Amino acid sequence: MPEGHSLHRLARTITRTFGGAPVGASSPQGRFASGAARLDGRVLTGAQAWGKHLFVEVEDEVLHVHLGLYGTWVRSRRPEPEPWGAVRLRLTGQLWYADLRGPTACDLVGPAGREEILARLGPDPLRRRPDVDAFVRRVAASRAPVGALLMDQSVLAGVGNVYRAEVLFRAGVSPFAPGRTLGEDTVRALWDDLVVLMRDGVRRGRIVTLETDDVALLADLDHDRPAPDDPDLDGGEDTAARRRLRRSTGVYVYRREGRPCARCATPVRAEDFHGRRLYWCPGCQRGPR
DNA sequence: GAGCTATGTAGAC
DNA sequence: TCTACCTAGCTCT
Repeated sequence: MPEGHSLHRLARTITRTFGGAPVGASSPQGRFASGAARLDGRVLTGAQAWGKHLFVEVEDEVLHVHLGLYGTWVRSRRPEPEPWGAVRLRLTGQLWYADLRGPTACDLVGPAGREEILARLGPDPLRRRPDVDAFVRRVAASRAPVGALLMDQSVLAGVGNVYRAEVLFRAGVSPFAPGRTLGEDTVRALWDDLVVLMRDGVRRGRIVTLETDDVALLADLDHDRPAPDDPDLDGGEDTAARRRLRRSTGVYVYRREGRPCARCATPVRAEDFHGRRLYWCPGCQRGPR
């Protein structure tokens, strides 16, 4: 699920799985055939993420991948089956293979191309030594709503719609508040919380923003839904229904339109905002609207 | 099983 | 501003 934490996790997986050895590369779909031919049989030295962008180094080549909304990169044990669906790129190592499907970007860009992409991106809370001050200055000087600034990858790299909604809720800040009205301390606190939340996301492989105490509280408020650990639910198997419930109790406002806020029980609101769905609690998040 | 929706971006117009 | 990308999980029937 491609917000920044997923890409950092993916970079780590690719480096551990294929790093330091030659890889086979092919494009069963055909759309990356010439690029795959240039990678085939060469040594993959490592992969790195910056925001939602992934860079895979294969000797002197740099492969740039952006998963977009529904791209996936799935790793499995060999022997590899015949590809199904539209596999843009298949990497094959000694023990594993990995199929890339549906990316927005999959190109060989070279070191210079990578620098061009990085120059367009703001600091990434998951990188070492990010330029926090650049983020604070940019937000604190802007008339744009903070809900739009957090999604602008040139302001901050790696945050998507879930982290945007959740970090603003946790800070009690309205997404409609202009950046310049927040004050530097609040902007810095947003950054600090994103570092905590996104590192946790890398570790877990999913986004969880609820504080421990609020998990039970939210389950109570959602009294029309069974609790995630209800033994009567599907006989305790790890079914789709159970997985859905587990997901639904991981966040405060994202995709909880109309459901009670865990902190104040006000129904969570949602509306289309700059082309994306925006979720917030009008009771907890003070400011305009 | 069909239909809908989505954690996103680039490029055409 | 609209469309392509063409996946995958969910809801509805």
